[in-house]
Amino acid sequence: MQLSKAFGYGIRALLYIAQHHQEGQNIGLQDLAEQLNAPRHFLGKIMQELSKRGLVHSAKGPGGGFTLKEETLDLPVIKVVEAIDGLESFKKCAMGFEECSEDHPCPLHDTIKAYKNGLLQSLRTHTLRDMRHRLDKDETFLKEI
Amino acid sequence: MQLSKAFGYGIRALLYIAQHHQEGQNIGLQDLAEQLNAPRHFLGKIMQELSKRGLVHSAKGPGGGFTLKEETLDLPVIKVVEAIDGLESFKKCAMGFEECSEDHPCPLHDTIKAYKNGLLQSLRTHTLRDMRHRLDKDETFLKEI
DNA sequence: AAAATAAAAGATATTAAACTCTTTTATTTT
DNA sequence: AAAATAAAAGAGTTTAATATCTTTTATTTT
Repeated sequence: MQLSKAFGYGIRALLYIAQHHQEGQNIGLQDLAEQLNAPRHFLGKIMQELSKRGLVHSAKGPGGGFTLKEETLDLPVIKVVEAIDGLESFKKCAMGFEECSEDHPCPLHDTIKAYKNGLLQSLRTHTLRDMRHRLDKDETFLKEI
Repeated sequence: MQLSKAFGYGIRALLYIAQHHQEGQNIGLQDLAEQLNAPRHFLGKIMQELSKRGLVHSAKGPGGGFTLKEETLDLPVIKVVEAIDGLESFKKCAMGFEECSEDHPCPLHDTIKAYKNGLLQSLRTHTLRDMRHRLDKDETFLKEI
């Protein structure tokens, strides 16, 4: 019933970059990890994956680090879930029935489906920009964890 | 985004017992595990926990096995979740913020909360009896996995 | 009482997620 | 070109969930 910790680190990292990026500057992994209170190398893998998938740009060497790709702020949050956790867990039957489906639903199917669909819908419609906007109203997040 | 496998085995076991119990007879672990296609010893631990918590009665020796306690059929499903998985995961922030709360919600808080509460509500109101009733309409479940 | 049965209990193995450490590679600065 | 910086990459550790195997204990049947 839980998105992974990796997802939490990843989305917080994206939002941190969105908030703190200055023209021509990269946000270093070290900096990111400290600010988010996330394990540096674990976060490194997550950022690597986000880089492979084109959500961020990464630069090596001095002054290196991460910046958001242009289009990333307008991606729906579900794309971040997909990149980090995948969408498998949205498909599995909560009771463990292999044959559970729309046509042949388990006793919890509709209940769980309502939850999952609602959540999915919300993750599909909210963009990172929306989320940054909410955070901008509350500076205490992403800073003093 | 997922209840554990253990929960799946546990609730299916309870429902199997509810459906197949004959007066004065126990359902053996061996039988249960085969019918549910669940790993025997793993299921054993789960049944042990359900026994400790008073949801089932267990008997050792020849003819031993499990039966439902009287009141179990009228328990809400959430009690099974609680017994097997605990309720911790319902409380954690999806974004990993430690300080996320009603007063200080993360950007996903309200979204997630709405659907979580819906799910909880449903798990609180549906009893095992309800679920057995649904299964009774569809004999293909709990049998030919 | 002895043998058989079946769950309880305990120890161990496997897998995946979460996390750490070290080495390599690319880049920049001197 | 050499030194310094910082991410990429790879290997290893830890923890929790899942799964298996073995031994013990309680009960029943003979």
